[in-house]
Amino acid sequence: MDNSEVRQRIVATADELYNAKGIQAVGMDELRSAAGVSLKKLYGEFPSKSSIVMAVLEHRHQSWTEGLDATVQQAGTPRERLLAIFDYLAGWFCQDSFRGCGFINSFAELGAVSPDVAEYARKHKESFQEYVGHLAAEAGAPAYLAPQLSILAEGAQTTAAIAGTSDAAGQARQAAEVLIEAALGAA
Amino acid sequence: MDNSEVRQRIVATADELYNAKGIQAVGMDELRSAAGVSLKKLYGEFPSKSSIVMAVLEHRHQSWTEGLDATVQQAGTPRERLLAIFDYLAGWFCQDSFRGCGFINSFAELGAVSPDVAEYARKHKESFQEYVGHLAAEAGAPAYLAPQLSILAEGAQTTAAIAGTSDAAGQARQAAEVLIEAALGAA
DNA sequence: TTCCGTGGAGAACGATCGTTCTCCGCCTGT
DNA sequence: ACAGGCGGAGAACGATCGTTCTCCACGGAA
Repeated sequence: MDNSEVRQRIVATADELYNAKGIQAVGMDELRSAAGVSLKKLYGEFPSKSSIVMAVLEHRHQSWTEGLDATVQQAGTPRERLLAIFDYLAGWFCQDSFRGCGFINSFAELGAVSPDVAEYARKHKESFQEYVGHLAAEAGAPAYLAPQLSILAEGAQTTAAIAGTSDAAGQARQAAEVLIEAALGAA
Repeated sequence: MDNSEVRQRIVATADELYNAKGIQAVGMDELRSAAGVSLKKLYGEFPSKSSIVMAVLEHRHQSWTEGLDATVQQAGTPRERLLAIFDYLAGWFCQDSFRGCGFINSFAELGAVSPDVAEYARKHKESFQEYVGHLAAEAGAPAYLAPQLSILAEGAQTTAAIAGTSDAAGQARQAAEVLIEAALGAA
């Protein structure tokens, strides 16, 4: 088994466990068992739990970004690409493993204690807002549309997580349609 | 010092500390010191930490509901009352102590482990959606407006918390204006 | 075969947490 | 003045966590 393969397995397992139970509720021993590696190997790959947490955040960022972009690129027009964001959310919310945005959750859990986690969450959200900004610019919308749609997407994530339903995706999508229409009309 | 006064002080102190540092990061000893009560008195009033957490959630729900309604009632028209929700958020986000919605945070921290916390968070959000629903109904808006505005408010909270700025309140308010206008026009 | 190094399983360690217990000073009633 | 009990401070306890250490089995080189 390759070293990087071990790293990858640890991070993927940690991602699942942290998402399902929360970061603080998952001990190193549970992670060790679930990933099927020895404790020595675990600490050979990562110097501490917090470094695993950061690696998980990077992994989440990559998965999220790639998954979102894949859905968005399937849409034909710029306007449909903006709406595709909410289709991606809808698919995500329906998964059994969905328990809210991992960045919001890790920020809530550790943001006040770990500046690294807080900053990474901030950067992730910033990058999402920039991504929406590009899509909005391609649609010819004014600059204020992107934050509006970003806020809708954030709200849909927390609403769906806490309510335990995926309704919020469709509601947010309909709101987005209205906002896009208004912004394009004003431009 | 009255018994209920002790309870109130414990809950108020716990609310501050849990909000500032996260629930799991605040031990009973720290709470004891900050509240200025003896450990014996603490366990005389509450049987366990989790019961304190639930009391804090109830306290938060009351504060939030009363504060929101006070701001909303100052507005003259039904349409302005809907927008006043976001003025309330704006004032909240500007406070130094603001670190995101306490229910979202506690759900993220303990929702997967504590069904009580998860359910209380769900009920709180549900009650907020109902509240928005009443305001929207008074404005003569169709039923779909309330979830849209609720999602905007949720998104503004997490965006403001993670970004560390209060911009999201104004952006959400402007989006709300558009959504309200569209919904009232359609009705 | 023998020796050595690598890696796995899990015990051990120190810290911390929630919770309980002990001890002691103080206040009150007579 | 004195006995008795109440309450506060904090030690103690058991559990758990992150991290390190110990011990041993195994496999390749001479």
